[in-house]
Amino acid sequence: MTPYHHGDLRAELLRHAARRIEEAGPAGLSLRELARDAGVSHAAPRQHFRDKQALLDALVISGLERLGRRLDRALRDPGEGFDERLTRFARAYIRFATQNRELLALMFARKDAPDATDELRAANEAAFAAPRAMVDHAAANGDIADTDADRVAMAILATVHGLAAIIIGGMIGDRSPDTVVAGTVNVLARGLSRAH
Amino acid sequence: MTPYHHGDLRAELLRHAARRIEEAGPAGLSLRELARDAGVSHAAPRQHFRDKQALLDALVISGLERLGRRLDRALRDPGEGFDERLTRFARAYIRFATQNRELLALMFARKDAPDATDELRAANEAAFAAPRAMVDHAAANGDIADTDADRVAMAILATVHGLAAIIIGGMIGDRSPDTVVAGTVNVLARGLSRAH
DNA sequence: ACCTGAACACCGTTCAAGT
DNA sequence: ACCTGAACACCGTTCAAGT
Repeated sequence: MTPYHHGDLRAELLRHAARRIEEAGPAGLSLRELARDAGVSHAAPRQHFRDKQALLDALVISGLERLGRRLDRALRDPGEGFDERLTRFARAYIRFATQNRELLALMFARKDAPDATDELRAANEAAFAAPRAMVDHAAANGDIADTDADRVAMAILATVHGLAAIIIGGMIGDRSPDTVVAGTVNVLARGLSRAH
Repeated sequence: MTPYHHGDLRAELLRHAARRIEEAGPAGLSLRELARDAGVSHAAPRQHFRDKQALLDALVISGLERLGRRLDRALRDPGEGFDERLTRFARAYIRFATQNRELLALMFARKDAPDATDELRAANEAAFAAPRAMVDHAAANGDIADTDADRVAMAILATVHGLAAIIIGGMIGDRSPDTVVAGTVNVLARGLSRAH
């Protein structure tokens, strides 16, 4: 074989993996295939990833970092009202979900797995820092009826993640994702609002 | 080998599959393993299932039937108020989800897949007949502000399915599932309610 | 330090052959 | 009609050996 030194095999394997995972999910992703993509022997990836799970976890971590950057950008203006920020969060999350459906499913499944790495847990914490700050601020500000920020955060994440699942599943028929998001976020915002 | 005629190999394979799928998910389920469980050769399942996907789809269909029966029972009393019926639906769905997490994930993923069978789609329709009737009744009755039953159903399913995902993911810490369900369903019911 | 090549124990799927 | 056994093309993982 020719290419002894490769530059950065680790990064190249992750690049191929990020593309391949959307084709057939984590189960359909093959280490041997990635090695072929990179032009190295099937045993070469072992040098950089202990096993397939380690490679998938690296993929999850970079996914959480990308998602985190998007959420930070979506919630960068703290002057906006709670409803608008809620909508921005939902849209950003769901956009990421539709563009990276297999990766997001893996991220969601792995981030709290029993055998999750500390690094992985930390990446998850970091990714959701902006929405957590949003909820804390709204609770302190009296924008929402419930003062238990954790409970509110749970209701929000459940709704937004569920919405993503439904949109990805093709269960919204002809409607545009943004319309569906707006409709459900309105229900959520009404439910959370102080006045009733 | 000994056991030529087996009784009902198809049913026995499905029984073993239903147990095995919760151990390691659909990807970790092996046809050869199921054949060993049943004491037949590795090629025998081929007689009853065209391929692995066909076996998984049969599993999904029986899962939808079981879920449908539970939802029917939970919503059997049409005299209850909308909020209470919503809570019953959520609890029943989430109970099924926590008891059959791998199966539910597969059900959710397969029911609207591009290559889904007509039989599979029909099973999905049938399983959710009771909650659909609940929403139609509430919309006609003026229990909810929104008269677009589809939009309401989408908000409900998104919230309840998202809640199931969060509970399964172990993201509720020390709280009891029923407490979390009650909290989020209250938010949802407030959001959907007519008065504001 | 980084990679190769052979080996091992698994898969799903196919197909001639057996009863 | 229902099942077996061998075969094929794949896997992930391990490990001695090469540079």
